[in-house]
Amino acid sequence: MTSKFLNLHKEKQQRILNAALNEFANKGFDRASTNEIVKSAGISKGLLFHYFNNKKELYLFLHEYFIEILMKEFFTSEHFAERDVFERLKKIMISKSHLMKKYPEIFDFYMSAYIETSSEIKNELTSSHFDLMARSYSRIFENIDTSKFKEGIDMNKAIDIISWTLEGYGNQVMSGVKGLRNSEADFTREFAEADVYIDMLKRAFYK
Amino acid sequence: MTSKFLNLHKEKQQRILNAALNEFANKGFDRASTNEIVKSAGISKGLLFHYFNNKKELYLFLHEYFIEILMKEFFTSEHFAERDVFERLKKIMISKSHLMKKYPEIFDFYMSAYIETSSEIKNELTSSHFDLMARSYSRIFENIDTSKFKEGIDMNKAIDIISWTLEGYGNQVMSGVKGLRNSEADFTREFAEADVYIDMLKRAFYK
Amino acid sequence: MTSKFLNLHKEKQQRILNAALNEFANKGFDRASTNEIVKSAGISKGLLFHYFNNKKELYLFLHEYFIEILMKEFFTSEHFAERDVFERLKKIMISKSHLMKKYPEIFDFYMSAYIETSSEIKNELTSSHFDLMARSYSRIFENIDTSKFKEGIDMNKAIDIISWTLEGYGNQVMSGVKGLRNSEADFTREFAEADVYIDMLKRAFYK
Amino acid sequence: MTSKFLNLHKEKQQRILNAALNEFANKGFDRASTNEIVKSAGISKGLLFHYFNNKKELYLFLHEYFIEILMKEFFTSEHFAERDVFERLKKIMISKSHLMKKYPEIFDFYMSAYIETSSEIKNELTSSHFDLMARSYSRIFENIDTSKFKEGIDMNKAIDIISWTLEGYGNQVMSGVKGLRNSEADFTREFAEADVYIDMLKRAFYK
DNA sequence: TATGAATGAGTTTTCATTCAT
DNA sequence: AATGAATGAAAACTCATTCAT
Repeated sequence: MTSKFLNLHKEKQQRILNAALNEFANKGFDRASTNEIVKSAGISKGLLFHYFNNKKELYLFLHEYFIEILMKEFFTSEHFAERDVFERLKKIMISKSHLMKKYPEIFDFYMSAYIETSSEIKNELTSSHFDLMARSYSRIFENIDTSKFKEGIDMNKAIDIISWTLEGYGNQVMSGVKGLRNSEADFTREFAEADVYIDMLKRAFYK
Repeated sequence: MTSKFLNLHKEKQQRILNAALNEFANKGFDRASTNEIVKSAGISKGLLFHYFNNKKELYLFLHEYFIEILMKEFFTSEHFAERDVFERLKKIMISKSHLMKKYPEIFDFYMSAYIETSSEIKNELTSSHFDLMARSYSRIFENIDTSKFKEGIDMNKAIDIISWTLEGYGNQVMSGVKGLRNSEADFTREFAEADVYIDMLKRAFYK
Repeated sequence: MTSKFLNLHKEKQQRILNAALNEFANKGFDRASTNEIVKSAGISKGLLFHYFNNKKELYLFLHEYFIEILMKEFFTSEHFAERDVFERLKKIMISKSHLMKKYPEIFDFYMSAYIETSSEIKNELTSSHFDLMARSYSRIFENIDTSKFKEGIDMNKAIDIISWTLEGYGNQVMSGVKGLRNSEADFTREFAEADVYIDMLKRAFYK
Repeated sequence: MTSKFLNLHKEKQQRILNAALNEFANKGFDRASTNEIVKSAGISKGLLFHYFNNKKELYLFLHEYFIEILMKEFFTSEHFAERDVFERLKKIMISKSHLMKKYPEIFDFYMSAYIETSSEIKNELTSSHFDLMARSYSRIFENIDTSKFKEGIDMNKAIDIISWTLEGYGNQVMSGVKGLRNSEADFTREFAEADVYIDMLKRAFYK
């Protein structure tokens, strides 16, 4: 279906994808206007529907398309070389922050996709693409170095606590940093306190 | 303005409020249809606008109206009698779960309000009602018994970890329970594991 | 029909009439809102329709009611004592200007009535009330002193020219004076030039 | 913006313009219904708003569009070749009458535009298009042959009187002729009396 | 006499989608 | 492949009028 689209000039493809991404990211599925998309992509109304039969297919295509870009950069092997759970989760937290700075529109899009309430869309999303995200998510905890934990600790639960803590802390930081999106920050300063939390939990769970 | 509305038959009031609550909870501000609301409330189109001058006022009224119902039940004094931070947060977590079971539509409504992207609404919400919620939220950590913590622990950070953990755990449980919303569960079974997490953190932070 | 209305407290009558007059004067028949009228008259919706069965009857009643107030002051005998056509028309022009200053709303109302395009209203007006105005208008030229005109002059045409001239001049002046409505002007200054026009025509038509 | 519209089939353009012109001429801006316009133009509701973004733009477009048609025919150079003020004004009066017979709807439209009270429209009109009309109007008195006037006559005032007279006479005639709009009259008979008025004033003001 | 809740057809405008060119 | 004219259902909101109290 969309193979037609993929044969297009790369540059035109990008214009269309970016126009759509921004519109959906800003307004969500229902409020997004195909009129705005074609206008800011500089193509005709008919052409959009020539490639993607309808709004929904366009949305779903974007979801699939950009997930790859994100995943490719996010799940680099380097994270998984690190077998210490604290270090790995901290790296992932920071790496996620960098991605949010680099591709804010894509993150906005997925954020809006996550909370998408449009009944038309909701079902399709949960069943197909979020599955992928969920599966990828589980890789985060693969092949952790378990030898460092104290004896008698319920390791899965310890890892839960560690990841909830880093997630909570990450959210706190990022919500404070939002305004600074364009700054040159490399997040070293912003995430400095992370080590305090990490130490507290290391003392609790590590030998 | 809305005093007109409050003089109505209680039963009619409820029909209108529930119809609106459900529509907004399901679809968010923009997609919600006043047509649907009047249809499911069994009143005429004109009447809705007789009481609430426009869609926005109706939405804001709902926000204000249901917040009280929720707050009254949620912030009972009994939570704050408990000075042990673990016990208090566990009680609050369970109490929140009970409310979610009792008033799922109201929770859905506030969830959708929280992520509301409609620019018309966003500003009004953050400035007025969410302030109340934020202020109430901070009460959760008031007057905690600090004497139980180990010497040398950064207590605020410890409390952060505790609440992120219980929140994370609570979300995990509730997302698993969603389908069972109407069940008779009193959550004793569902939250049994909470104590494991609590013990792990108590051992880390308490004397 | 409206005898009900005339038995009301004079003060309440006035509140209603003024509220309606202003609304119609400002917005014309169609755009005038009965809601606004009852609000600014401080009465209930039902009551307005109790007295005047519908918007149209209210409008027609106003037309009839205020015409009398205006006519009574406008067609004072004093104008008609003056038999010199120039003097009479000048007096009438000035007298009209004074009325416009004294009752601007009533003039606005009749102005808007004159140009009323609402098909509902147009027919009723032309047939009944404007007839009265037309008949009254013809009195303006009654019993003129014809002895002053030059021999061989078509007197009716001369009078046409005189009245078109004074009307044209009056309109020119009043459109310039509009902003000054509330000033204390007695129009002596504003109409000073009238005498120049009058002299030019006297020289042409009078012996 | 409206260039889209001008690329349409001429015939369809005309259908739309005429439908709109008539509706606005009959009812004024506020009461005019876009529903009626599309119905009598035989197009869909959406199409009207595809070309003109909203009712106001449509109205303003009509104002601009028809003014040209009118102006082109009205301000022919032939009027201004005639330097005798009486002849020029008589020609203009007659020419105006012919236009009123030829394009009664356009005249009705501009009449209704002139008295338009809708606040949305009023400001836009006065500032732009009526300026043009005012400027064109002033051309009427340009380059008059002043040598014919008696010495000592205030020529500007004389011209005022002449034009008020011909205007007054013209209105009188046209209001009597209204019913006969479709007649074949070339107005020679109707305006025969004009010469009597003209002679009376010539005797007064000309050498 | 007086109220104001209630109606529903009406308003302008938006929007995804189709289709002849 | 590409255009953009065309559709019509749906949106929020208004308003004169009615009627039970």
